[in-house]
Amino acid sequence: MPLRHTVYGRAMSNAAAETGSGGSVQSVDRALTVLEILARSGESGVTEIAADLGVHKSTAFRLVATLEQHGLVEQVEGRGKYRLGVGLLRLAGATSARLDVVQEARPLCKQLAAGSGETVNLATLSGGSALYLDQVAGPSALGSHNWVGQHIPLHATSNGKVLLAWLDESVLKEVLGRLPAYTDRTVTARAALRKELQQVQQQGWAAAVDELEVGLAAVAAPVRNAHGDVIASMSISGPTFRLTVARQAEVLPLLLEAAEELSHRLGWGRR
Amino acid sequence: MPLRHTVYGRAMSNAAAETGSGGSVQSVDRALTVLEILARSGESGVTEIAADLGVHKSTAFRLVATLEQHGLVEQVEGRGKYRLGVGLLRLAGATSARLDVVQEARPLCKQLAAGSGETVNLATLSGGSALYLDQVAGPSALGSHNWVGQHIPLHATSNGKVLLAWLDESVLKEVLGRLPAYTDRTVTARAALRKELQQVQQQGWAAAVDELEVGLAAVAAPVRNAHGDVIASMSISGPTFRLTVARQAEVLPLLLEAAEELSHRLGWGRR
DNA sequence: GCCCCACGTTGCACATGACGCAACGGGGCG
DNA sequence: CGCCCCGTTGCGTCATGTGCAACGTGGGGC
Repeated sequence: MPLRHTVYGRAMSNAAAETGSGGSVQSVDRALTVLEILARSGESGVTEIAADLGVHKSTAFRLVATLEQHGLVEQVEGRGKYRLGVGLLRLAGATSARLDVVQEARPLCKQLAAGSGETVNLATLSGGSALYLDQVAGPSALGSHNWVGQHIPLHATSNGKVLLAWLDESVLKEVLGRLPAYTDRTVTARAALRKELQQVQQQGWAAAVDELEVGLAAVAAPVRNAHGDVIASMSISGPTFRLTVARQAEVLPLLLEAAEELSHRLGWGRR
Repeated sequence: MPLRHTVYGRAMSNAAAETGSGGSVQSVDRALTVLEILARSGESGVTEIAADLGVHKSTAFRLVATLEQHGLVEQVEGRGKYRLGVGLLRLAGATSARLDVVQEARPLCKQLAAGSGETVNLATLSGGSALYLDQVAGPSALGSHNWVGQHIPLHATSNGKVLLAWLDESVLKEVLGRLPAYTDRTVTARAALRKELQQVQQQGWAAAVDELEVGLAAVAAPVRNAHGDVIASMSISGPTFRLTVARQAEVLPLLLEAAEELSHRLGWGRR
C-alpha cells in the first residue's frame, strides 16, 4: 500500500524514533503511538509524552484525555502520570475470543494446567518473535509472571524452538538474525541451534531449561491447523527445581496429547 | 467538559448508541469507538463501521487503516472485513504485567469494609485449598483473626465454595478428596456439597455460617479475570450473632458490587 | 518557610489536516 | 452478462486539531 500522505510541513524535530509507520489520520496515529509509549515506559507524564511525540504539551494532553475517556489509559492516583488502562484488557479479551486457536485451546490448557500442576502457555509467531496468546496458571503457581502479549525471543524458549523447527528455510534465515544470550545456557551458536531444531522436528517437542531465565524450565509441542502447518505452540513451564527432566518426561505425554487434540479440533488430520 | 464540536449536519440516523462520552479529539474518539465496535461485533466491514459511527465510508476507512498500521486491527484474509488485531494483546500484556489482584482489590476492600462494618477478605485457589491474599478489618472487628497467608479448607468457607463452584469437573474431583468436619454444621456429604455449589453458581454468591468455626459467618462473591474465569473470591465475614441472615442480605449487594467492580478492573467485560 | 520551577490543565485563534463527495475496480450473485 | 455492493482512492473545502500563552498547584531546594 502506497503512502498517500504528503510529508508534513514541519520537519519532525523530535527524536520520536519514528517507526516509519506513517498513519493515515495524524491524530489517531499519534494517539496510538501514545499507547505504545506507555506500553514501553509503564508510566509517563504528559510533558514526557509530548516530547517523545514531538508535539506540544497541550496536544499530548488532549490525546491522553481522549484515550482516558475510553479507558485505554488511566492516571495513576495522586501523581499526574498516566499509564495503560484496563479497557485494553477488555479489548484484548475480545481479540483472543475471536482467535479460534485461543478459544479452542482454552479448555485444553486449563485441563493441562490442572493435570500437570504447572503453568500452560500458548504462543504463536508474530513479527520475528514469539507472541504469547494465552496463559493458564497452574494451581501451584502463584504470582507467576504473566507472559500474555509479550514478545519473547524464539531461540531461548521451548515455544520458540517449536515455532522455528517447522519454519521454511527462507523464513528461518530472516528470523535468526542475532542470537543474544540471556543466560549462559542460552543457545547462541547458529549451527547448534539448527541441529537442535532438527531434533525438535523429529521428536515432536522441544525443551528449554535455564535458557531464558535461570530457574525457568519448559517443554513445548506444536499445534497444527487443517493444512498441517504449525501455527502455534503449547508449553508447560515451571521452576527448574520442580520441572526436572524426570518430571518433564511425566508431563510430556499430557502435553503432546493436549497439543494433538487442539490440532485435531482445528481440523488437522480430519478426513 | 463541554462538548466543543458542533453537531454534524446529519441527524445521527444511526443507532450509534452514543455513550455520551464525547472525546476531546474527535478523530481519536472515533477511532477508539471503532475498536469498541469491533470488540462487540467480532468482525465488521468499513461500510458497517461507518454507518455505526455516523460518518462517511471513506472516513471510517482511514480510521481503520490507521489502526491497522499499528496492528490493533487486521483485515480478515480474502474478505474485506476487519477485526481486532494482535497488537492489542501486546498492549494488554504491558497492562497486565503491572496488574495485581491484591493491589487492585485493596481500595475496594477498604471501601467495602467501611461500608459494611465487617472484615473483608480476598482469597484464591492454591494447591487444593483457599489461600487468603488480603484482609481489611472492619471498624467493628475487634482483634479478629488475621487470615492472610493461611490455607483454609474449601468446603467449609464461603470463599472456598465460591472458588469451587466454578471449577471444572475434572479438577473438582481431585480437590474434593476428603471433607473433614470442623463443626457440626460443616457440609461433609459430597452430594450435599455438590448441590450447594450448583446453587452458588446460579445465584452468584455463597454463604457459610458456623461451618468452619462456631460463631463465624461469611458471604462471598466471585472475582473474574478478562477471560471470565473465577480467579479469586471476596468475602465479608463476622461473628454469627452480628452477621445474621438479615444482615447478610443487607451487605450482599455491596459485596456483589465490589466483586463485580474488581472483575471489571481486571478486564472482565461484564455480561 | 519561602520561593521558584515544572508539571498538568484550559481558552483562544489560526491554518492544517480530516472530512465528505464522487468515482474506480472487483468480486459475487442472480 | 450485468447488476449491485463492497473496499479503496484523489480532491476541494472547512471543521477541527493544533500551538501558544496563561493559570493553578504541588514539591523540592535553598
